[in-house]
Amino acid sequence: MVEISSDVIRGYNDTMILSILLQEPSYGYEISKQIKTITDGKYVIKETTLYSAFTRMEKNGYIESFVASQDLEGNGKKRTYYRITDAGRDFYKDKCEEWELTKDVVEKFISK
Amino acid sequence: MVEISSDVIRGYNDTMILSILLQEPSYGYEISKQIKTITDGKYVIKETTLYSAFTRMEKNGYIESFVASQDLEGNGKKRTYYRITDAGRDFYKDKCEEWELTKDVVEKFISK
DNA sequence: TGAAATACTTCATCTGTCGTAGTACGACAA
DNA sequence: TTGTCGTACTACGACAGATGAAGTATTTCA
Repeated sequence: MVEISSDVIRGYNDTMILSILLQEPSYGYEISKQIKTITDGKYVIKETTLYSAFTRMEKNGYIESFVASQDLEGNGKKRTYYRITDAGRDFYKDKCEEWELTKDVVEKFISK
Repeated sequence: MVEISSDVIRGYNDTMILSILLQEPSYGYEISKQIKTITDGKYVIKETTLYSAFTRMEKNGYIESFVASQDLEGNGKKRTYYRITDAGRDFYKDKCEEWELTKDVVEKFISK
């Protein structure tokens, strides 16, 4: 059963990040650029929001981190990459369902 | 220019309440019942959330309160009614615009 | 050589929401 | 008349996600 949590967008940052990690593992800076691109610059996630989301989601078991260099030879900066877990995939699916419900609810109070 | 606030639903309780007050002045218990009815029971606002929203919105100048009895003769329980202000109407309109934008943004990350 | 971009971390603060609890009145039934 | 249910709140403390400010360090490129 999908339940509406009262902190929705507040919690949808996690969903956005996970949706990007569904494609392939990625890291902070790259994810933040992708969110900006995908939304045509309409939404820019704050750095602190992003990195605290990583911490939270890793603690919750939704993502796993590993450190890797820019290229295979180990050159370039080291970055912390994140990979989505099965639990993360489940959480993402739940959030998508929750979103549909939330949208219906909120729209009953919105005038266009 | 509409900007996405990062606390969306978190802030959309206010919008729901205001949308009800657009019709006519009302009070806590009645508004909470209306929200439940309008959403077919899908969303039930918590009492504490509701009453703290009143306090906040009155402070912000979006609503005004007045005490009135159940009937015109002054019989029955006294209730605190709230009336939406012009500032409240503006705020509501802004929130509606914000919602459209937010919806577009979030949906780019949602799979159905 | 130095600015800009990359890639973070730390820390303190804010604020809407929520849980728990309590108050008080009226209506209505047993 | 006693008790329960519905109505109509208020008070208080706590939580958690988001944020602002600031700092660090490396790499890239003009």
